[in-house]
Amino acid sequence: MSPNRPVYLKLRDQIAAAIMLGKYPEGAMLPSVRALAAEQGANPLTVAKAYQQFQNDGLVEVQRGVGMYVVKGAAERLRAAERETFLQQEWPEIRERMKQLGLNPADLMQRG
Amino acid sequence: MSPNRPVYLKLRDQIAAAIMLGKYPEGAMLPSVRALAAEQGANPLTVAKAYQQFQNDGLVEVQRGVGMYVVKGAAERLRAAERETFLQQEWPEIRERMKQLGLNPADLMQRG
DNA sequence: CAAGGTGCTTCAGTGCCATAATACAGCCAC
DNA sequence: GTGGCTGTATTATGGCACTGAAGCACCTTG
Repeated sequence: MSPNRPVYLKLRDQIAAAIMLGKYPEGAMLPSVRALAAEQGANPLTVAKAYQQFQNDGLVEVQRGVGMYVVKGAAERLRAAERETFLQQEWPEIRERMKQLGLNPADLMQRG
Repeated sequence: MSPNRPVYLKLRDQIAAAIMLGKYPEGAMLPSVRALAAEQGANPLTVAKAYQQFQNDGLVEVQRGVGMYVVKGAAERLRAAERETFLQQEWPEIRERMKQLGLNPADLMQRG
């Protein structure tokens, strides 16, 4: 289904999770493009593509020649946006799918 | 996320749903590759690729030169397989995602 | 055999993704 | 200024998945 998710999207999710978890607090500098690329065994361009998403959303501030910094309130805004996406798009599909399979959310709550 | 889902997978899901809903009962002949392609505005090859999945799982029987027929018990096996996939793979990921977002299944049950 | 329907195979084209090698532009510590 | 670190732009290349078009192989019907 989505095992062949593009690398730049995986990185994007990974970074987003790290920001929301406070691994990169407000004002903190994100790993440089080259550093993260080396660490993840990816291409610097691919990492830049992942970072690009956050710039567009104004979640990170770019100081050219210095680095990229987490903007104030980024974690909260990220979490809010992700929630919105989940509730508006993913959850309805999940409900529909469960309905089609004859599954009930109540049953699943009991388990894991 | 999944708006750019490949056509052959969409068709596969669509056909699977039709089988489970009894639109194509056991022993019934599925629409021919060309017919379904024309109806859906897709390429015959793309439709064949969708049908291929069902052959591999032994859910349809191919009579070369004649057509493809729904195997006995296909609907039940399909439903069971889909449930298994959902519970084993999708649901854990969903739970993890909700946990990360601070959402609770109980809250969502109240709504839609 | 001939005709028309089936599924299936093959070759080509397209677009996205990822990588690579450079080079450029800005900032800071020395 | 120099060196070294930042992000960014350019160009080229290879791989992969998806789609498209034509033709082949098979079966039924007449």
